[in-house]
Amino acid sequence: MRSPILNIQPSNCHNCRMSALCLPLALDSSSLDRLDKVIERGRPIHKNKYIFHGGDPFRAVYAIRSGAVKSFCISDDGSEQVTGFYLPGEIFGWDGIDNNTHSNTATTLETTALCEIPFARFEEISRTMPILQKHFMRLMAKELTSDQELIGLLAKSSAEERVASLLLSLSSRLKRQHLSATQFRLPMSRADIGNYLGLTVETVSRVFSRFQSFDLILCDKKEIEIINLNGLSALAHKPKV
Amino acid sequence: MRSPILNIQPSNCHNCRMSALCLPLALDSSSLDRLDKVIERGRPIHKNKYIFHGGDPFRAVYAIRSGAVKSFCISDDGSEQVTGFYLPGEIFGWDGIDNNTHSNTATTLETTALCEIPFARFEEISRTMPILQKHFMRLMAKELTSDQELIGLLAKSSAEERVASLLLSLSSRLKRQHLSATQFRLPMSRADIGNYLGLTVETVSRVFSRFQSFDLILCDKKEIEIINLNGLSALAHKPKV
DNA sequence: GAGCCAGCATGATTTAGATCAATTCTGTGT
DNA sequence: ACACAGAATTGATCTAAATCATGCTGGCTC
Repeated sequence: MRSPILNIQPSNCHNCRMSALCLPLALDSSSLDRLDKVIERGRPIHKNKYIFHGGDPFRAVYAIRSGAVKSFCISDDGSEQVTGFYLPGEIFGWDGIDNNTHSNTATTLETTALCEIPFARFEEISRTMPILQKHFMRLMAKELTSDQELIGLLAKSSAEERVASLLLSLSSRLKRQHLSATQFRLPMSRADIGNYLGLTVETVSRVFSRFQSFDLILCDKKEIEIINLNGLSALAHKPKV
Repeated sequence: MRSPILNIQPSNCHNCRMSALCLPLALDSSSLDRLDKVIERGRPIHKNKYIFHGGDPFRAVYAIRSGAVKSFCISDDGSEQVTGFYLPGEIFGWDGIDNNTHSNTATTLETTALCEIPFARFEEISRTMPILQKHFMRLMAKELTSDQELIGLLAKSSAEERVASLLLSLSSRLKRQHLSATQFRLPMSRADIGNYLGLTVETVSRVFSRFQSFDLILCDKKEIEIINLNGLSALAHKPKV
């Protein structure tokens, strides 16, 4: 019995569906080749495995080919704070550039295939490919922007707005990879959502129920269908004040 | 009458007290010279002036020589969300790298002198000075880390913990520039603090009062003296759970 | 100096979400 | 196929912070 996973694994960046997201568009074929040689394509990793731990030396950043990842940091008191969820085509691991040490821990939320981009090699080849360096700074800046959106969400919004925003964020990110924007499976638990959004599990669960009773979504455990996307947006961008 | 401000203005990066913070240490003298030529040193800007607006084209990042800056973004509903406070020696404006457009607005909180680092020129010279590029990625990663700290704060902490954390953050950043870590003047209003920490003005005010009654700080309007730094730390890193 | 406004403090009341508690569901491993 | 620990839902109560309200202060203009 052959593994079905092998079929979806690209052998290189040229034929990877995700390359539009993780690589600069203007990269010519020979540059792509050089880059291709640097990137290490790992075999799929099981659910709930560690990719790196907080405190680990920074070696690489990672692009997701399939699956999903959460990153979190441990605060002084030992409690977790989820800092991000990452979907296919997205890159994570930047937190290690400062100090050459990861401040976050990253784990798989489901079976996940990664491309590893070793940072030492990356620096060396980006010297001859300035566009790549700029692209990576862009990606870091994107991460900054998304963190700031989360800050805005946490600082000001109600539980309903937070959950609605998360659903919409997932939806638009899935759409970008040409997957359904209205029907998907949440890769993370309610507890992870709550932690990420600064809410308790109970509150998250109640909000999901309320959204269902308002006919905004259908949800069966982790399967989500967005029925009224406009209604959800209206809720996310509070008409308040 | 000569302006006293002129005295503290460095004419170049060599004699700037801040350079240890905003430039890589390993930069040799000739590299520093080249960089020096690119940087534009502005004259002091008054309080409550805009440095850039959200939506402005991205031209430069800025290092603070003296004064203080806040950055904030405007959400869909028109409300402000303060995303950061910046003190001397710190660099802000990264948010523009993505899309070549600033997502934040930056304003001065008091009279402020800036060094402007035009990004186009920066890219050109960093090609011959790889260490500089790495340093700037480091700085961005630092910003990412500090955003994530704020996220942790907003997601989980009580009003007292949030305010204590902000005071400690300001304290340690002032210390880094060899200023007093225990006596300083808050450059921002209670409203800004509240907005930044996701609290109302009233709550911020009450927490300040409570901290005074606990003999953790002395405070008269914006003048702060930290009396019991350990106590404040204990409060910031909640012993909870 | 009178009057005005913004910033800050403080008291009374309300409320959203946390906490506590109990039950059902489900996926996972033997 | 079974058993069991963790995940999710739902309900009852409690609480921290928001909201509403009022007064104080200090800087500003006229």
